[in-house]
Amino acid sequence: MPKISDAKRDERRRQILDAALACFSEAGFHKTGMADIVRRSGLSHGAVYLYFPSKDAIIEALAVDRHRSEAALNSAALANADPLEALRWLARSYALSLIDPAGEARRRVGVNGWAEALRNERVRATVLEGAEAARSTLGPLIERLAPDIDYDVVARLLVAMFQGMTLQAVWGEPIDVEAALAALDHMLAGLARPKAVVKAAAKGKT
Amino acid sequence: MPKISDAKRDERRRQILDAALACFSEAGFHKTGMADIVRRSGLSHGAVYLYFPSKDAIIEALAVDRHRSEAALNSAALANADPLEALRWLARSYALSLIDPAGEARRRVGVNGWAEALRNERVRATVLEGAEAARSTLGPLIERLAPDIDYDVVARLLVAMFQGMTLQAVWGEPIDVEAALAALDHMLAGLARPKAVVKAAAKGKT
Amino acid sequence: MPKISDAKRDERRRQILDAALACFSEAGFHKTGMADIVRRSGLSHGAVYLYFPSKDAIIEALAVDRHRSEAALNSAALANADPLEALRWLARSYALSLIDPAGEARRRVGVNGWAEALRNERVRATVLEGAEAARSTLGPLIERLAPDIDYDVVARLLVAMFQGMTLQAVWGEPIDVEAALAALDHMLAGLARPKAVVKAAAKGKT
Amino acid sequence: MPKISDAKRDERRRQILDAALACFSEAGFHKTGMADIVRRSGLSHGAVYLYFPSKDAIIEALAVDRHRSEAALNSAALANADPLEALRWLARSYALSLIDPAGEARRRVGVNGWAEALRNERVRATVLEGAEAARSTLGPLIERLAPDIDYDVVARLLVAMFQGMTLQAVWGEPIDVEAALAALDHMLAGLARPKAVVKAAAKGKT
DNA sequence: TATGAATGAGACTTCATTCAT
DNA sequence: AATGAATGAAGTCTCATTCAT
Repeated sequence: MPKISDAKRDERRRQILDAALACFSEAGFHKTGMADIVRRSGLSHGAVYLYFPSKDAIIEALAVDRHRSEAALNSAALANADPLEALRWLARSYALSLIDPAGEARRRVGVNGWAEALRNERVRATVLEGAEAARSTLGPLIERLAPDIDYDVVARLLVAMFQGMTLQAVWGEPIDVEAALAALDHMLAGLARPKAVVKAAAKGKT
Repeated sequence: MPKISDAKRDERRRQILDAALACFSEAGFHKTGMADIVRRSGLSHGAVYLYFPSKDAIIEALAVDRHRSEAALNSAALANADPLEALRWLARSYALSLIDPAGEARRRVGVNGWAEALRNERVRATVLEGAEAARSTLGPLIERLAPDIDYDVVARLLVAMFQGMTLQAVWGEPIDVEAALAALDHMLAGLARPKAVVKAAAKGKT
Repeated sequence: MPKISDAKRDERRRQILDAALACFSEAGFHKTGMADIVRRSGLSHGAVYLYFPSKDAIIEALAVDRHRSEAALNSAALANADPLEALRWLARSYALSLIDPAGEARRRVGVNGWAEALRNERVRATVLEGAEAARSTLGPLIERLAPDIDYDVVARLLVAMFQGMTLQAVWGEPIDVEAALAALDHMLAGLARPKAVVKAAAKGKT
Repeated sequence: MPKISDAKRDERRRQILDAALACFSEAGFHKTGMADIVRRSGLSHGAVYLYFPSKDAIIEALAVDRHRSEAALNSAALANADPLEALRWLARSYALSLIDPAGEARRRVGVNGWAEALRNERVRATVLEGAEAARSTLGPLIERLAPDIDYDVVARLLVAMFQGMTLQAVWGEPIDVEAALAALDHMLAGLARPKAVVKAAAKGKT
């Protein structure tokens, strides 16, 4: 029975996705040709199309991949009982992932995906799911840390912060992880004891 | 030869950039053809190439445009003597710009530019200049607000936050400006009085 | 090696030809892929190539099939002693076959074959054989009906007529079999008593 | 003003259609590549697409072309006051067109179009229009020639006859125009005086 | 016998840019 | 200054056929 085994099939898929990731990281989705992916994957043109029906499908599969690995991070954070510690652990994990050289291509392709989300509904859905997953991890932690605060908004801000840091990372800006985590810690402290400076802000309403 | 006046010339440039902005906003840089821009601008192919030497040049000009208008915002913030108030004003200005319907296309194209910065050196330089400008506005304000803190890192975090919010805005996520500003205010408060909760963070080193 | 029985072999061939007929009828020879035939036949790629060496071979086999069934019709006509009746029987049989819903796919594929005959020598040979067979059935009948007439030319005209009607049928034009047969009968009557109106025509020579 | 003149434009279109006709005649629609047409037309790839949006559009334009020239034939026939003479003139014109060497490519492509009509709605519409036009020319002539006859059915039969003759012509069967016209004349005579032999046919009903 | 994954040439079409007018 | 027809390399994807299993 020449029907390929599931393992082999997955290996082929990975081969293609790896090649695509490398190409997309270097040249972006649109300046990468299928021929580039084919060449890099070591497969043939036809073989690639046996595993993915189109170039867009490859892009989408990479988006799914990425947000799958983020989901793993999120759920790992919940292991910690102390909300502040959990947040710190999560922040550190994310921050470290920003400077992991092995993840460079992933980050770059991720940023390309953020732009792609503007015109590819499927990519957009995946990206939004990823953000939503992060929020629903952060939200309860924040709520426990600072019950008086609109935790969802804070979660959005924290997610935004890491998205922005990702941008800066891929652009080659220097990332000082420890300093950034320390500063973030100060900010979280501000949330935990919001009584003082904050009052003024409460007046402005939209 | 009826040499064109500077005013006329600028008007033509604007015509082209406006058309390009609209096209790029809808379809991205790479799915927009010069023909689309030509059509929308009401000019001819030849005319467009008279004002911009290439499609990339248009993309780059839009990047410059964008970061020129941000610069204006930044310098306006310095008018306020109180650093906290200046930060608040700046934050509010940025935040409001996120939900201004008239700026939708600009934001979308901006995000495309962030991806483009990964492979177009000129776009990258412009984007980084913009971020640097924002940091050099925020930095001194933060320093005055919280002298003990690494103001540059905080500035990076704040810039990242607004970059991330921009992403969320263009993806259609709901932005609650007032709530976000309030939460941000809490965080800034944490920076201003960093003594307490924060100590723990100092221990983790990478 | 469990050599397959002839019956099994024929069944497989039929399976493939039936699938091909259905596909070709819907999409034509060139827009039908081997994959379509394979899927519809329920066999595998390899299996199909075990029975037919190429797609063209399938097309050719269908052409042969078609003209084999026409041959049966022709020989049946000779059973009738009266030439006019034999012609009428033949005409009716052909005409009825034009509107038989079960033969729709066959007719459509047949028309595709007529175009294919222009570039596939084997298909052309089969098609021409079919026409020749029809002529050699009609010829003697016409000769007996109208000895003064160039029976071969008339046979060609009659064959042409049914070919044209086949075209009209596959295009979905309405076919009124009885009215057509009646009109044809009038025309045959003209052949049987050619003395009168016709003389003028005899003058033009090529 | 580099806007091309209408004459130039038409000449280019013709250039392309001529090239396409030659290619399609030799290899059929599907075995002819755009590259073949491009090469033969002497234009560039892009230029061809400036005049026709797709290969199908070229096929459709050729179909329209064909049935435009047939329409001219039809209307010319009406110049003759005598219906029998008009029919004869028309028949002769059609018949001669079958053996005109200059029209070989047109005929071959026409036959390809008949098959194409099975799956291309636009081609089908054009082909049916052509047939309808022929019928509406023949119909009134037949009616005047033989008022008792269902002229539309006869028109369909005559059209079918010429369609079939076209097939035979492109397949390389010998066409004896004069003999065919003479035989046709006999048949028309049968229509004009349908009293005698015909009665039997009236009995069969569907 | 039978399977179906793999091949790779070739299909149609697009598009940034140029240049004769 | 301005036009828009023209270029042709490059893009994505298909498909008849083969062959290791």
